[in-house]
Amino acid sequence: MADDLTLRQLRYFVTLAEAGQYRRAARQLGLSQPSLTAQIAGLEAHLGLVLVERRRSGLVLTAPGREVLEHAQRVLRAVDDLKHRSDPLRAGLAGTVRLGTAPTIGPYLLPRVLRRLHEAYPELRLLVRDGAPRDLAEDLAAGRHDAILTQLPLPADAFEARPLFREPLFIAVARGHALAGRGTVGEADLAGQDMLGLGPAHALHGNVAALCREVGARLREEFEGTSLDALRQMVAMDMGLTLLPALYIQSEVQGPDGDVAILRLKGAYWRTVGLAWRRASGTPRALTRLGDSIAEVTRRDFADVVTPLR
Amino acid sequence: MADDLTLRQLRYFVTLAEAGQYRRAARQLGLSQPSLTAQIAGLEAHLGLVLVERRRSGLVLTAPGREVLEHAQRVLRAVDDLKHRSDPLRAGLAGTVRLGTAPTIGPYLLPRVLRRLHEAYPELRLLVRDGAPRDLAEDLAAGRHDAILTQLPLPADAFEARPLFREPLFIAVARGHALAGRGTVGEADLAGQDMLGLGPAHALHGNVAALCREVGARLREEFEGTSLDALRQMVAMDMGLTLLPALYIQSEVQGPDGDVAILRLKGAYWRTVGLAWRRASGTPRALTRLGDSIAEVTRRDFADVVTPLR
DNA sequence: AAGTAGGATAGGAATTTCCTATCAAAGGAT
DNA sequence: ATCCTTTGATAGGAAATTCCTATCCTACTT
Repeated sequence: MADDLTLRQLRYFVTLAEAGQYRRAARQLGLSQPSLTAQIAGLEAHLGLVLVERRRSGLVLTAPGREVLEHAQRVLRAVDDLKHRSDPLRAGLAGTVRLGTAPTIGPYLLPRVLRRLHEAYPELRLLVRDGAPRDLAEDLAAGRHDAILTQLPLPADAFEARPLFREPLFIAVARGHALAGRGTVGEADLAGQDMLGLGPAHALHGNVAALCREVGARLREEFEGTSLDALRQMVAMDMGLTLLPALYIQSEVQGPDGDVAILRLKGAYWRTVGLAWRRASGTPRALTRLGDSIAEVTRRDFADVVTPLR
Repeated sequence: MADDLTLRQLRYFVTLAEAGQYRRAARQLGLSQPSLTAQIAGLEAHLGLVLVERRRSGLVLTAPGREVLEHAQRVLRAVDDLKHRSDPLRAGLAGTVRLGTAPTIGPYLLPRVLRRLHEAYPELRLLVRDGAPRDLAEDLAAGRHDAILTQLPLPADAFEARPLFREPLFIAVARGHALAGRGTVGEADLAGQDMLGLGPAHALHGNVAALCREVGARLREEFEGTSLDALRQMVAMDMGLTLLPALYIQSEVQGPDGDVAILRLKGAYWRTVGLAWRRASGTPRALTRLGDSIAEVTRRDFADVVTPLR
């Protein structure tokens, strides 16, 4: 004896109540009358209630039967909701994506992406959380994010990544600095300079450190910024030079009026930004939508700032 | 291959999501891990979604998985509601009883019953509808009422009845009528009198007609009341005598100030009022509660007006 | 590098669901 | 009234589902 309620019982019961007859209900359900009888009997036994009065001429729900009918319909409606939601979910048109983002990227890119995404896929929600960047990959691996927006490449190979754009990195110096007037600087100009970076948890730290090694500059590890804004302010106070990403500059540094001067570095100096997710999660359609939206925004609004990839 | 969603799948999925591991979830569910795997795989196949990422160290719900989890929990909550409601329903402590009532009884008795019932069984709702009294039994038979409050006995034997009380029937005459001064009248006093009744659809019609035959009074069929109030007013205008039930009198006729005089008939003149329901519906506990409440009210509030039975 | 843990797979047993055939009783029709 | 039709219940066996044990494969530990 089945001792658990089944959807089958509820479905049959609702149909029976609507049909008002076992045989007719059974026909509608595409099964035999005895099978229907058995399921209804099972439901009644399970609930310990008499739900229908069997009568030759049209059957009648009992008072508890009517109540149970309402509940059963509520249950089936909830099930329908579930089924109907699964289509857009499958197509990546609905649902909530938890996106982790590096603090040096998200704030300067995502506002427009969110708007664009909402226009295109109103039922797709993006839950943006920026955590300490070193934790991004770990949080992604642990399933705390569905995807992360970060500098590529990622160390582990448990991840799949979609490169989105190359973002130039510029040198920032204090307005009063000797280099401030130069539009472009070469490696030689940087030799021996003091440079500032973010904490080693940030991917950008690596870029600064690498540059320092390359050009023979000195990384002042004792002064580590905790945000790009803090870094910029330290540069403005002439504590050193630093690298700032293009999107940040476009967003937060007011051209010639800003408190720091922006210099182009000779040679290609940029980082690659992309979307990454767990390989084990397949490639959810929703992430494709998200990637497309970001790509679209970069092409449309930031084409002069970054280089879209693919 | 089952192509329909089952509660089993949802239950297992929810447990799996909470347990975070197939084996642990399977243990909690009291089944083997392969069985659980199969059910989850079935759910995923049915929805066309990947719900969980299988990983050695703790598994992770996908974005659609989280969404589906919420829906599944909603479904299971609805199912729980249903199960939990079934207990009070079974005990007759909740639910809605559709009670049909004769217009010569209900209005004068039910107000107090409703109050009493609500005090005693707050979740038990009574839906009172008075229809044309001849239709009462028919509507009951057809399942439009769950029970009816009416004069007994009922003709058909498809019904089960619980007698509740005997209600005296009094003679009402106009204040100026020759009999108005008498406190009690005998059969002889009524011989040759004009009598008024309700339409033949009313059970009370039968009582009046029987009395007329018995005592040799004349039933004025051309003047049939449509309500007890209408009847009383016709009596007040001295168009004839009639029988009025005790509860009506106590409720609507203001003793010596009323527009009609009330006379006691020599010999026992009363009708039996009771609760009736379809034999096929068993004897729902809720009806027992209702009957008990009526009996209690009659004993407590109407002991001097009617005679409780049993 | 071997061991352990966790999920997937395979094959067969146990349960559940379903069907056909048949019964019994209620309503209608003649 | 009596027969006939309709309707739900019951019985027995077939089909499908669910479940279990045994085993495999792979990722993470030691």
